[in-house]
Amino acid sequence: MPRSTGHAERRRNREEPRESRVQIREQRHEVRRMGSRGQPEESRAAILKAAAREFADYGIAGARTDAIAREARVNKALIYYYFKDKETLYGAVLDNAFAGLKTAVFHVLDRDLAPREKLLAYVGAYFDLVASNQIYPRLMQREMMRSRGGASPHIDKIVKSYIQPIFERVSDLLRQGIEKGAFRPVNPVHFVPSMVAIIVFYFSNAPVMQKITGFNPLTAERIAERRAAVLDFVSAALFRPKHNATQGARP
Amino acid sequence: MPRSTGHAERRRNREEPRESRVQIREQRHEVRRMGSRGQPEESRAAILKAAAREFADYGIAGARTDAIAREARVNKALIYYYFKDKETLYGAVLDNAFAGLKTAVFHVLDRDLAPREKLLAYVGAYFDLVASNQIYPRLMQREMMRSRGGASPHIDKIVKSYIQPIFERVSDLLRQGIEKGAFRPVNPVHFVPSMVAIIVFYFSNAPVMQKITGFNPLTAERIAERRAAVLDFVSAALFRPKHNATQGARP
DNA sequence: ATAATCTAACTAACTGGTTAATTAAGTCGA
DNA sequence: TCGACTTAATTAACCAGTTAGTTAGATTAT
Repeated sequence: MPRSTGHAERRRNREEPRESRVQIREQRHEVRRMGSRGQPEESRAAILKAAAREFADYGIAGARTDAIAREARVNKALIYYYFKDKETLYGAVLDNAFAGLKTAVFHVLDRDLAPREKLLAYVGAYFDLVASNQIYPRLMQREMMRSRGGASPHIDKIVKSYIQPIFERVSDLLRQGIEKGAFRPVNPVHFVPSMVAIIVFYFSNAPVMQKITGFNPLTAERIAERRAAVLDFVSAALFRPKHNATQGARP
Repeated sequence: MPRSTGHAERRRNREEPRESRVQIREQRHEVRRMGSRGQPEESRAAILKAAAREFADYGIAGARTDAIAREARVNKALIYYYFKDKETLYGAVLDNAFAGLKTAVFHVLDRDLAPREKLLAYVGAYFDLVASNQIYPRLMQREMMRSRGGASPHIDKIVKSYIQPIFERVSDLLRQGIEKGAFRPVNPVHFVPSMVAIIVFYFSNAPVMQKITGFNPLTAERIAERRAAVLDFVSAALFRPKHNATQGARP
């Protein structure tokens, strides 16, 4: 195929009058083009969703903008129409994910509950969010690692806007529980990340777990089992025996 | 120094003007040339070490072979002299890291100890290896994530040679402890990865912890503190109260 | 109402910088 | 001489980002 001259050659054709027939008639009911006037919000959201998957799977360096465009069923240039560049798109994806986490977690932290119940609700909510949105843990883990060596322009904002506030609220909760004698005297600086680790690790390593154990760790049953195991682990590690020992939450 | 993931950002490489006039005259009789007869093992090891750092910091897609060569003080062609390609080099790095883990961990698992003591020794050894070789957790985490979508040609071998055997030995240990009444009745499939998660997460997320807490989490004191916290967490979550409650290891 | 015009949304095709990988020609020490 | 390298140039592919141009609905002028 001979290359078309493309855009390098400037055409001075000023908008040919175009012989307007009665094309308005009978134009309806086309095949759902995503194209022109295809709802901007839909396209933007499709790009974000596809980008989240791609970044989670391959990291920012490994992600391919072509692949994102293909999966979003959108022209690659549209990505750059909505987002300045790959890095900005990545930032938007991260923001989305962490904002969702903060919302979900704060919702339970704002409830009026006793320390034990609130802590279990927190862990449960965190777990459920991650379980129902399994790209999140990989995305988050990747970003955490990327911040090493100051390679991430997003981490400061993410820590300040999302992670830090969550950390502080959960630390307060731990301190309250300790003060009331419901919790063992743990150091929040170590205990909070340990909880996160247990919640997140299972999902970001699911493929390896699959290979080790031989069964799919992401079926509904296995996830429910994991949820119980996480709550049990945390309960056992944190809760004081107290009078009525309801250790370990229900299965 | 943040590195551009793409090509749009220009690299400001300093490339000496180089004045190639009198080049043969006044040949270098100076700075540590790794050059000729520089011991092959040394060069190979230097490449592996530099590569481990680079892969841990940037992932396989983000790693640059030029950077690896520069850090190893070796010409880039030498990398391809020893290793077939980038992927093979990455595989060798992973193999190295996981082999070290297996050796360290098996050393304590082979000792003749009671379940509690052996479990604490296992966790301690794992922690110590990771603490003294902090690129490991990032390298490992990265590889785990990469296996998603079958993107890794190494994961099968790694699981079979290293992870699986470790997992089985630790699972056995847990079952023994449970049977003897020393441990609570936990499911190894969930408990083993939870322990790994707690050990590993702190290091792969150290930069974020730094930003949250404000202090450096990688000083000797902080690491010792973390070690105690991990042992305490695991002890509390696993050990049965028993007669003499030596809960939670020494601070 | 109809045509002219505007504009956001979108696309096909291209550019150009980057980078993994190769090669050829040499150096250097044992 | 041989094996263990070095240097420098080069190739081929890749891929982020750009550009000119198109489309369809909305707005405005007539």
